[in-house]
Amino acid sequence: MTTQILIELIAVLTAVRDDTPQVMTIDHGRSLPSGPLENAHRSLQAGVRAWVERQTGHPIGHVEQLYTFADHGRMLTTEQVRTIAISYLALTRSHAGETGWRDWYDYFPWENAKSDTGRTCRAHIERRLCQWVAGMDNPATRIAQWQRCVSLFAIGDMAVWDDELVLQRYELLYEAGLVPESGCAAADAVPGQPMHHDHRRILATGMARLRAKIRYRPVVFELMPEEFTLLHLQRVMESLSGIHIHKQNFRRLITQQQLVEETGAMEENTGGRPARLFRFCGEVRQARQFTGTKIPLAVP
Amino acid sequence: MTTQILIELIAVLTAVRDDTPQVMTIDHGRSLPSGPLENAHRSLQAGVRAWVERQTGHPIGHVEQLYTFADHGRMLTTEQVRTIAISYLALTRSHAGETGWRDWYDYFPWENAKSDTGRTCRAHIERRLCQWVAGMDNPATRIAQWQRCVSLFAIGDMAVWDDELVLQRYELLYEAGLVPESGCAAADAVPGQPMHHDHRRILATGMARLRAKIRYRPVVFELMPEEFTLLHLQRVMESLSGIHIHKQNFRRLITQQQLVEETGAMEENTGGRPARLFRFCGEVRQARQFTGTKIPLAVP
DNA sequence: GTGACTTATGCTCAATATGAGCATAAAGGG
DNA sequence: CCCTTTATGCTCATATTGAGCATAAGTCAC
Repeated sequence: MTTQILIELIAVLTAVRDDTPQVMTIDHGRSLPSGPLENAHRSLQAGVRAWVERQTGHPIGHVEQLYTFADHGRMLTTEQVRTIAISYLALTRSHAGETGWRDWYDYFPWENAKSDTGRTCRAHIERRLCQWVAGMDNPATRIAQWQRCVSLFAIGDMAVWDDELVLQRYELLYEAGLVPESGCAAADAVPGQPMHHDHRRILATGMARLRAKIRYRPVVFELMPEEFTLLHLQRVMESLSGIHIHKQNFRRLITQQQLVEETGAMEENTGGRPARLFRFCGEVRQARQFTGTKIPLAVP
Repeated sequence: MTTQILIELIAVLTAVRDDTPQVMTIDHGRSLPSGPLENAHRSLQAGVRAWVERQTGHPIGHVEQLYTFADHGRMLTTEQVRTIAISYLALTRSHAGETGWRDWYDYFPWENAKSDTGRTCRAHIERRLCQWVAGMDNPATRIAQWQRCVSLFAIGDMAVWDDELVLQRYELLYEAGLVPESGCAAADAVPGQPMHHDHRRILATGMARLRAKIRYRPVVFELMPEEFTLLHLQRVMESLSGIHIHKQNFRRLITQQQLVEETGAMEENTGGRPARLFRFCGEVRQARQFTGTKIPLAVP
């Protein structure tokens, strides 16, 4: 008798509200929205788009496949049923405050270097990882694992924080027993809300993908309103990447790449000098959608 | 009654032989190796690894998921059966000339700028695309599509060839009716061997992924022998990316990144001055496997 | 052996890109 | 009017990159 197979589509639906990246959840923030692949869906992408739009009522700008999971350990109801989960990253422009939206950094506080909680969380993790490697018997593995901690969490002066390694950091914390997953609560976990099954890991995958992608494809604009100031754009990129950006260099890069054009109007409520409003002008030369949107990094 | 679902694993298994990237095929070069997901496989990755290693007898160094397809148009036997194809990129060190290995560029001749056939093929494509857009009624779409041709195939002096856009170029050719797919033979197609189903598209996905990845992760070394000269490494990277690399700059970049170390031995059969042999020293500081392997581009 | 040819390897130089900061402009609020 | 805030233009040192020159050290033909 053959094993029955269930196909599950899981979405990391992301929007930015008040310069804070958010993710759509269900089940009181414990799960990502997911649904079975229906026979009517012509393609996987169409399936995700259909039920996400139905569920949230918002048009989705960008949909991209993340990863397909099928581990036997994962949601195995019985030996006769195997679940295959195909995860997607979806971006939507904004939302009017419906329920279900949660901050990215509720789940990954250490990924946000711009907040105080983020920094204290990192300091906390640093101490815990230090204890973790100290308890290892084999000196070789201890050194290797410590090296891994150092480069992933930028411990010490030399190392630089790589914002794209969200998943690798999460997996390190998981191995170190500092985050609970799939029900088995870690005795004394690091800050950050857990999720059911492997959904927190899938969220990490989506965050990493988006952080990587905004560097070389103009996808940020899928999350921006029609018109925006350069500071607004900068704040969104900072909140997504979790790092600080040098203001003048950011403007230089954005303007010289000719991805945006002035609308002519001004934003008056800046709290200081009024700012020019811009719009994404990618539609005009949509064909060159391959050119990048480089962002200048900087340590705070 | 529920639709039955079949899970198919498809591998883009790549090796480099005589400085030529090759892909493992079956069915006289018409298909990529594929197999059903078995119940015994603990995970998808393990499944791919298991049957690829069994099939080729070679250990696989690197396996990475590419994409999951489930279009209804795709291999739909009956309405009751839906096939989900999960594709993987797998790298292996070498092969002793077993059957089934084919050159990448048999399928994508235009992707190889280093050969004469590649250059003539590009010239041919350029003319055909020119005809294609000339036949369009709507001037707006004609301009937009021509712009797309220009940037994808680097037509004219301004544009630069982006080696990572393998899939986008293939899809453009497909839209233009210049490549046959899934049986329906294009009347007068561009050079390049077709494959069954969407396998050629999957190969394009794998090529694009590998070309992108060798730029920022040290995966080339999965395709290299234990010891190699810098020219050998350069030739492998050139053959994978299909572009020319400035020799001195390449050495500068590789050596200063400290990814390789001298073995002390020399390669004598260089045809010129003997060359130092190097080995990948990533294992020593495996933890920093995130640092990149930048390659210096250059137009020939 | 000599000269032509091949590949290896070290080094320079100009053009760009990047990181950091100074300075000024233009708004609001006491 | 002074202070704070944000916007915006500009400079400067440094790092990275693209391109090429020059020399070293082999092979091969004669």
